[in-house]
Amino acid sequence: MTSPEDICNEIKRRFTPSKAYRAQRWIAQHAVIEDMYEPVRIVAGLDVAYRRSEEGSIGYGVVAALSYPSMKLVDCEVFINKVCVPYIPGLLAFREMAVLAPALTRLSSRIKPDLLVVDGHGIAHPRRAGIATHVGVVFDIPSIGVAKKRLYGREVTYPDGTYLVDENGNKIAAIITRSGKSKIYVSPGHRLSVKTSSALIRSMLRRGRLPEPTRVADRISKEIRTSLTPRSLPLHRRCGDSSFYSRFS
DNA sequence: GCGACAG
DNA sequence: ATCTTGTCGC
Repeated sequence: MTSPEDICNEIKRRFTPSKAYRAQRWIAQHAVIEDMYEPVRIVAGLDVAYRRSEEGSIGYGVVAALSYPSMKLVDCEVFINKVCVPYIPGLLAFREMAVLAPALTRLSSRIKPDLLVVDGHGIAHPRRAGIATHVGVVFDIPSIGVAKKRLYGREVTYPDGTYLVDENGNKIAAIITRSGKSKIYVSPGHRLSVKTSSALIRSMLRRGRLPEPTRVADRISKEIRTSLTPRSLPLHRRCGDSSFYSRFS
């Protein structure tokens, strides 16, 4: 009898940073950092909220599909499960993919996103394999990472703006600052350039500090967390009905 | 050894 | 990221 507890312990036993680094090198090798994407009609925002419980952390992975460029919520999927992998800087993807991948897979059976906007970095990462790159390559969907804090790279200002640059002087992220708001770091994940990633994210900025897909996914994940406490895990569900969607538009 | 360190 | 009361300011 393999209890959820046994499964989690087995995951912990198998997860080692050294193996994760190897996987990230593979991810980075398969990432395409040039513009190779179709016209964007549907953009998905990905985010994870957590909740403490007796047995550990519960992760609420949310994938919210928005129309582009109108930014209306059209579909949404949530996957809830116990999170067994710890947060280690540089290895965020291995913690969050466990709940994001099942949610994205199920949402994709209903609607195909043309672009993914992920909370965290893309290639602005020590091994060029941040969570946005990770998700983008695994699903082979164009992706962009939007982070609130720097992880890797030097901040340099050029005539056309401020960027994060790597040890070779290559731009790996655009830094966007808006009056009254703290800056955000925009880096390509997969099938996009720094330039285009920045332009796309700028076109999705509305009310808050973050682009709409990320902001909506964040709000939904936190609302689901307080309104839904499953008695058995894992659980995945479509987020809500038409009235639920209209509340986020 | 020391500092840095997405969510 | 989460936990968590009151408090400062528009």
